[in-house]
Amino acid sequence: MSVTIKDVAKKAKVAPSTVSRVISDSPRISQQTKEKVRLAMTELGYHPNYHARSLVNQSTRTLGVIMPSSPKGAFQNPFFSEVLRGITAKASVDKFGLYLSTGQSDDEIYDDVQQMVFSRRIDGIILLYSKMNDRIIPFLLKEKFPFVLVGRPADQFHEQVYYVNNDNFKAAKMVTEYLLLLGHKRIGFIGGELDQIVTVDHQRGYESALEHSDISVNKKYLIYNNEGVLEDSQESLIELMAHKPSPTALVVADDLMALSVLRLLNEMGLRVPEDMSIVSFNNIMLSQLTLPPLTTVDIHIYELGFIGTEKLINMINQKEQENETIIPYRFIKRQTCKKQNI
Amino acid sequence: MSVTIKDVAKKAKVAPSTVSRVISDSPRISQQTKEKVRLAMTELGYHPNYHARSLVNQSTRTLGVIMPSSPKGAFQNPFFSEVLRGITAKASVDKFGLYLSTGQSDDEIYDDVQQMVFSRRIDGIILLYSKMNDRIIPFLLKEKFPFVLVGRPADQFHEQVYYVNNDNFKAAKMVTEYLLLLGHKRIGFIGGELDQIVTVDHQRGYESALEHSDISVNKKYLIYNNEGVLEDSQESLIELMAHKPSPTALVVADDLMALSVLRLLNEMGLRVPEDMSIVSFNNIMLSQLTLPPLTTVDIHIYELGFIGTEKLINMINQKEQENETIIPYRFIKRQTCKKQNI
DNA sequence: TTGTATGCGTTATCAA
DNA sequence: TTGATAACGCATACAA
Repeated sequence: MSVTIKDVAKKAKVAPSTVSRVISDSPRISQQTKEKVRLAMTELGYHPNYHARSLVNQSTRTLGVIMPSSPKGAFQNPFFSEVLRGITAKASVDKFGLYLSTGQSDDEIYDDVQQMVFSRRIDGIILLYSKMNDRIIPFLLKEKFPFVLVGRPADQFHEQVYYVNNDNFKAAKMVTEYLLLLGHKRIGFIGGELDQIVTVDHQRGYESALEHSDISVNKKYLIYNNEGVLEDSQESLIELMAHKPSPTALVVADDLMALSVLRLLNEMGLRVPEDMSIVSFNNIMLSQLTLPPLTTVDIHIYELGFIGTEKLINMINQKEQENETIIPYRFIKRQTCKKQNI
Repeated sequence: MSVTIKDVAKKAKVAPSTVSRVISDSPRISQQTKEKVRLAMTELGYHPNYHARSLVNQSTRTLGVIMPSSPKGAFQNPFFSEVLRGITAKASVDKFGLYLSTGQSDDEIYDDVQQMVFSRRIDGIILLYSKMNDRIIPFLLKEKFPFVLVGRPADQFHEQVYYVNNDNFKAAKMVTEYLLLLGHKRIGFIGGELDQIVTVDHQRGYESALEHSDISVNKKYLIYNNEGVLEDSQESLIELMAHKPSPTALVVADDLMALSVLRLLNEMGLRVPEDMSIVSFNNIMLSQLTLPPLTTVDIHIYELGFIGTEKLINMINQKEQENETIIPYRFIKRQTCKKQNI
């Protein structure tokens, strides 16, 4: 069908192996024949066949990207577009291709992963989420397949998996301390999904800060956002606010959730930051567009993706490296926090 | 290295070709040997090699997805996450894989496309944007490579390319007429990038509505959002508003831009919708979270992706179909428009 | 410096 | 119903 290495060989009057060597620019081929072969290649419009190459090389130069299941709405979060931007950028400079998981449920995603590794379609995997009790990480570990996690693995895998993460514990502790410093005593916590590691870290940071200030953690002030990003959190927030005395400040796991909170508080007739202070996480583009603009923690999502990909490529190339990389965060003070009068 | 069809054959004491037939569940193999072979497969942990298959089948069962260049920020728009969700969903049910472009500039993206088609890595392409004077569509057409466009092709390719789109002309005309009906006479237009087809359609719809009401188009009321989604549009908007008499209503190409507009108007001390009415497009999740929630046009982004993928798969399977599919839009009235007193 | 031959893991054609 | 064998397009060990 399409033009192969043999056609080029014939045209250039050399052996196929010679053509192959010209393609890889082997030094053991004379300049003369190189030019001759290259001429034949362009004249015939030759392009190497990817599958034939991968088959013989046992390497694909493509990376698998595993997204969380999309119906839950997680994918709607700009977080993922932004990591993907970082991944894409690094993959591009190192000439790696990207293969995307398409599974719609946890089971399907697990199947995707199995398919990818068993069919030898990809050289490594970049995992965009980490949940408790997930089967993917144990599987990858068992298969000794190169992969990098964006996020932190559960404790039992701590030593074995390579990952990029923020210090979410410290970040959450810091923002809580900030609210404490502003004079807030009743601080609520709105976390992400309960089975995600990042939620655990956030909560521990939050609790740690309170304990250091000798404020006991009020369970009524803790809520989680279990399904998607919107509906559920609204209900929980109403419950939270109904509990008197209600908090004067909120630590919110995600800018998008913060936006949702902003909207609900507005409906309740509460003003931010006058009646309620809010700190959230991520610093997605949108967080500077809200009214008022969000005080948030920039976790450098793009870097998370970029560095994660770099780590993965290093693994594939058998380069020695630390198994953990912590991306620093940065506190972005905007207009959702205010000193609380005691 | 890994277990192949030959290993299975040996273990089951049959020929490799028999194993192959068992894999494809050929009817000409006895139930007995099928079971024998399948047993051997699971015992050895056999999994077919993707590249070997693709090589001999001349088919890859994977689709290439071409994103716009990301540095421009276009990728940050939830629009793309949402089409991707639709694409992913359809690809998943039909067991197609997804291969992502990684190019960071128009040139790199063009190279990506060339690579993908020449290296025979994918069976078809789904193009997520359409610009004037882009080289990609002519290239794909020349190569007779199956592809589907999300959006509308430039007029000269109208007959030849398969695409899914909204009737953006009609939608823009409709929202403008709506503003007219509310009594607005001075209506501004904030479009997307000038070289995108959708921007042209929006603007033509907007102008058509004005002309039908015998209102002449004021060039000073027209601005475009050329770089990314934020900074640039803010400046242009300031210019627009500085021009007296300033508009009382705005047609904005995109919810994200509308959010940006909302923020700027707020800084200027103008209230929405009391001092300014706004209609935008897309109905991304966020548009119901803004203050006030956006009156917008739901263009059914997810369907755009889903149906686009369906069309592409049909093409690959040589199924007859219309070359154009128009996804209906729906006007979502929320709280950014108000009757204008004359 | 170049050519010959073989293998990568499948599928498919042709015999048996 | 099954087996032997030739492709698919390329890379490389070994010869020359």
